[in-house]
Amino acid sequence: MVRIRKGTRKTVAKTPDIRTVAALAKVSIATVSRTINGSPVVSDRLSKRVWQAIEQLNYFPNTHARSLVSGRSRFLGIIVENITNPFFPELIQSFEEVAVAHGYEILISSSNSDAAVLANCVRRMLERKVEGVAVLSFGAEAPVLDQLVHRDIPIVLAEFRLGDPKVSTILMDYNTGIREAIKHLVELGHRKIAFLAGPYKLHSAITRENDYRAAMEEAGLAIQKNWVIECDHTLKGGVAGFEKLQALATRPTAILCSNDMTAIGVLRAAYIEGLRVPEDVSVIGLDDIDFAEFTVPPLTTIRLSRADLARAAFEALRLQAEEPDNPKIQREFLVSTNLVVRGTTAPPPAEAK
Amino acid sequence: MVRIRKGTRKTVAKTPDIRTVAALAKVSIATVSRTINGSPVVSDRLSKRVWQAIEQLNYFPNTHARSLVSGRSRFLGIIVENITNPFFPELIQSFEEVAVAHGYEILISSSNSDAAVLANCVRRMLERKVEGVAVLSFGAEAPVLDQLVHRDIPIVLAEFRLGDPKVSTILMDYNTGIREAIKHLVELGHRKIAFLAGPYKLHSAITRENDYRAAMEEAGLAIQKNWVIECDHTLKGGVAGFEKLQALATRPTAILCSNDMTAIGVLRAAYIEGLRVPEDVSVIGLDDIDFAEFTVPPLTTIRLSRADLARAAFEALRLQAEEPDNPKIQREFLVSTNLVVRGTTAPPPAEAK
DNA sequence: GTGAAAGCGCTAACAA
DNA sequence: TTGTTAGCGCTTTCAC
Repeated sequence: MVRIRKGTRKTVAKTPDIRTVAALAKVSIATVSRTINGSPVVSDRLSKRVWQAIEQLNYFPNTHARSLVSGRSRFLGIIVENITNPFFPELIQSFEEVAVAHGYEILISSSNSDAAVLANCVRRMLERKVEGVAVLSFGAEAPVLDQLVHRDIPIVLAEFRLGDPKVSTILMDYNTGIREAIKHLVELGHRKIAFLAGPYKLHSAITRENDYRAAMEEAGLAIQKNWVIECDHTLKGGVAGFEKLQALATRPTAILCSNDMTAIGVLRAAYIEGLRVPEDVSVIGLDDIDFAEFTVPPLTTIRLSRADLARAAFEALRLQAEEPDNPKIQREFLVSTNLVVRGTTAPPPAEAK
Repeated sequence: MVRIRKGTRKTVAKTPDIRTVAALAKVSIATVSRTINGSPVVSDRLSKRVWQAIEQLNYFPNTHARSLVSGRSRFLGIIVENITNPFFPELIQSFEEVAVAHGYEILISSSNSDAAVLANCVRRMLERKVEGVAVLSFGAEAPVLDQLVHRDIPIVLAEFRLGDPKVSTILMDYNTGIREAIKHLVELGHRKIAFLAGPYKLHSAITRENDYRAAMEEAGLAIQKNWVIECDHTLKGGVAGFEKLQALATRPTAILCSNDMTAIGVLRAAYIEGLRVPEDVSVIGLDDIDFAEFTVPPLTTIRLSRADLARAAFEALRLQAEEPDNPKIQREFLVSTNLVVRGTTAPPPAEAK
């Protein structure tokens, strides 16, 4: 075994490289490379010897050398809005699962919905030569992404069409879930339904609000002034949003929230105000994060599957990478939503009817 | 500008490399390399020309080539227990922040407290030539880590001394926080205090339980049989643990939980059983995840700072990497805990006194 | 089917 | 101070 001096009093086995394996197996390094990469031309006899040597040395290829010569890093980037929002870890987990199964490593970044931070993420990913980027931050700034488009790196965006035909998009069918939610509330007897929106810099926030407005109109319900409030998809934002609603002359009897974090903030704020959910006010979230089932009371919410979203994102990237010149590959994906009724919705209080 | 044909109807600028820059700046590639790496020997005149060329070409170095020749990948690995537990994203965020500030990229993996999964994570990190690994999964299997130790890769472990003098350890001073918690409950009048433990395969679970037992003894309180139940640090586990406690002949009036997720599960289970928190039963968590402040009622919990933990982990890795031959560098770090009193603790119900 | 050899883009040792 | 050059570990022609 090749050994090198390390310090003065210790010898350490040098990390084996392809030459070490070739020497032990008594073949050329080309044969080792072919064997590892599953080239069909290698004879069984040599292949066996090579694998044996690999095992014996506990060898694995140097991915940097590999990437350098092949031009393929086997890295995929995923940019989320904020890893601290439970929606995203769940999304990342699903994405990682499928990516790793296909031999990719993933680079994770949070954009915090900030263009400068996003630019930095993209830059770092470019440096690491990612083979594709899933921008699941729901509020990407197009200019920065040009860097990627310009370098012909596969991209998939959530909820936003970049215009470039080579960029894939995943659309969320919020409409279905939101209509179900409004219908559910109407059937319970609600007519005063407010909406706590997400930050308007996010495409998702705007889409969700539009779908709420459409669903209200469809149900023949008026939206009072100040019943739609911009929040920020955080717990704190939900608290603040609820307080603004409480300050209104005409209070809503039900609140639809742009995401679960907002809804959980509302639950907390209602508790502090001494209001009971759902007896005094009904609350509905959107996302159905794992936590939603465990709030007090458990949250009625519109489910958006992280696993579906993650799978679509990976598939979009894989298609672009594998068939770069096929103009007919699927470029748009749709992820569905549906209402999950739990404990935060009930008929409005009698005096409000 | 160098251009290559791409497809049939489009020409694309080839990604600029160090040679492109050298040619444009009319210097050698060595000078470009020196300039980028901040070598002090380059003259201002040439340095200026080089930076100008770099800017003009929007060039950045190929990290794979760099890693290959320098042997430094500028990758750090971080292995957490489960990214889906909010404690960990908060930890990752802090770790990433400081790592990126120092020019490192991070590779994130969840071990799910499973030795085989952990082995796979370590393997993937080894392939990417990480320069250090923070194993913050609180339940690492020593045999797998030998792979890292053997290759002289800096390691830092949470809550576990590997025995190898080159492996750093971060210890958590749960003792302080847990004693505060027990003292707080005793002062409120509680004497029957149960403990919902974490999974025993985690070192943290065992340490926390031991500290609970010590604190109880110190307070002169007896621990009844079946008052210590192994859960799994999840919401579901907390629900199950609470139900087991309710089935007991002598029920505790207060429950200390091994982590916040368990405590939140207890809150949910109590709600379902029709018990009020804190009037009927007091609950204390451990971690102080962001959510803890927003439960209903807000959770009294023992705070363990993710930022402190992340900083200690990075610092341990940096010290090992930068001074590999200095036997006197700090190898042990201590992260403190303290009680945060919120709304889930109150005096026990009268009939239980 | 197998091997020799030419790089991939970069850093660092050595020359000048 | 600057340039020339030899690899880093691997994949991939191109001969045989």
